[in-house]
Amino acid sequence: MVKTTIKRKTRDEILELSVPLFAKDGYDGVSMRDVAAAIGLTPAALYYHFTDKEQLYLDVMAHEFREKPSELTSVLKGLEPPWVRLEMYITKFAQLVATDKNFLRLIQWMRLDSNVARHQKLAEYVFKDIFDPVHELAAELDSRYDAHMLAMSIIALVSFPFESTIRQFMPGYRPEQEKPSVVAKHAIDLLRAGLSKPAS
Amino acid sequence: MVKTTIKRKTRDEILELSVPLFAKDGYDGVSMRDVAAAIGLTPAALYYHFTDKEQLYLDVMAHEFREKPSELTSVLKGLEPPWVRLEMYITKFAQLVATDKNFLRLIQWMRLDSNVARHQKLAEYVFKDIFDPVHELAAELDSRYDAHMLAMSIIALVSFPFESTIRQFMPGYRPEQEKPSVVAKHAIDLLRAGLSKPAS
DNA sequence: GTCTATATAAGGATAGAC
DNA sequence: GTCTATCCTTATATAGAC
Repeated sequence: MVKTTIKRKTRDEILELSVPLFAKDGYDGVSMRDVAAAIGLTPAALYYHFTDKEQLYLDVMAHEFREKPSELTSVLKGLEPPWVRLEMYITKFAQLVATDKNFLRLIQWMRLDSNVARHQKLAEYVFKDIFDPVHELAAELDSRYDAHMLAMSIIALVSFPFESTIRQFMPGYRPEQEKPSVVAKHAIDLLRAGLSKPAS
Repeated sequence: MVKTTIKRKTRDEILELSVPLFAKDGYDGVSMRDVAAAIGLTPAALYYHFTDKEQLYLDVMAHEFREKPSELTSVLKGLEPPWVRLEMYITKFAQLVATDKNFLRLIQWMRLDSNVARHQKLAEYVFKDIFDPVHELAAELDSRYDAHMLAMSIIALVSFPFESTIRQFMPGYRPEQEKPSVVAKHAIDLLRAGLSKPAS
């Protein structure tokens, strides 16, 4: 019982410390030597815990994405009206993405993965819990829109400002725009009201 | 005169054929051997044309992003009212992104580049021409919104559906949603009208 | 301009001692 | 469980012939 916990200690530590490495440099950009050095082990030791590099990466992803999305989802199980739930979800999502930089970068790397099987497996594992509830909500919100596209748009409005680090170099940039509250408010306002109508 | 053209032939061919390689697998995922094989040369020959791999990559990016954004921008120079220009821009942008898969993937890879100097250089080189005109337009469209955030949102609504290949595995997905016309229309509708108001 | 050959390093992975 | 030592492959890059 205790033994299992002890046994897993190193393994969990490896996973935990690997997250920022893979988030920063991606699968190809991280070597087993890099990981080993970060933990304070030799590369050989890693192969006691993981069969190969791919398995380590997969386990790192599972470790990172096990709980986070379900925390998000919990907000949507409530009985509040759709708009209230939307605002809560957007607020929480913005907070998550702003707080945990690794989370979003791992997803960005994942999206570029050319390995179709691995890509799909991760997509379903990670993104299903993020997207599905938004999709359901989108269907409730406004039947004029394609729920899939609307869900996509909601996620895009929140996550894109954090993905696009290059906007730092673009006109009108201010550091406050990185605050989750600012991003969330902008997304909510835009979704709520749209733009002022053309003077047609 | 003619000589210059002939001289540049191989070089341009290398750049042209490298684009899809770097778009698919990113900087670390492409070896000089890969590039050489794609052209039908030996790796050594590449070093006659480019000092090193980084220079090749930089030149590939410059090659890919030299003209595309300025085609987009041309739409925005017109004297039409802001809304007309917005619709034209969104339509064209969606078309570009849908047609040229390499374009977007190269940007996605760029965003994950941890090399700050290279990242910034590319960002300014590539994205300035895409973002600046949208930012100007955003300022004209609706003064209630932060122009920077609004410009970001416009780009997000159009590009995100194409970046997020994982949406293929999400509920409500239909192949038509990959058509630029569908994405553009959705973005325009959403921006124009927003969602139906909450029954508050 | 492109080749062959090769230097040099980095990376994944394993064997066997402790 | 973790180490040392090492194998094998792949990668960037260069030297010098053609």
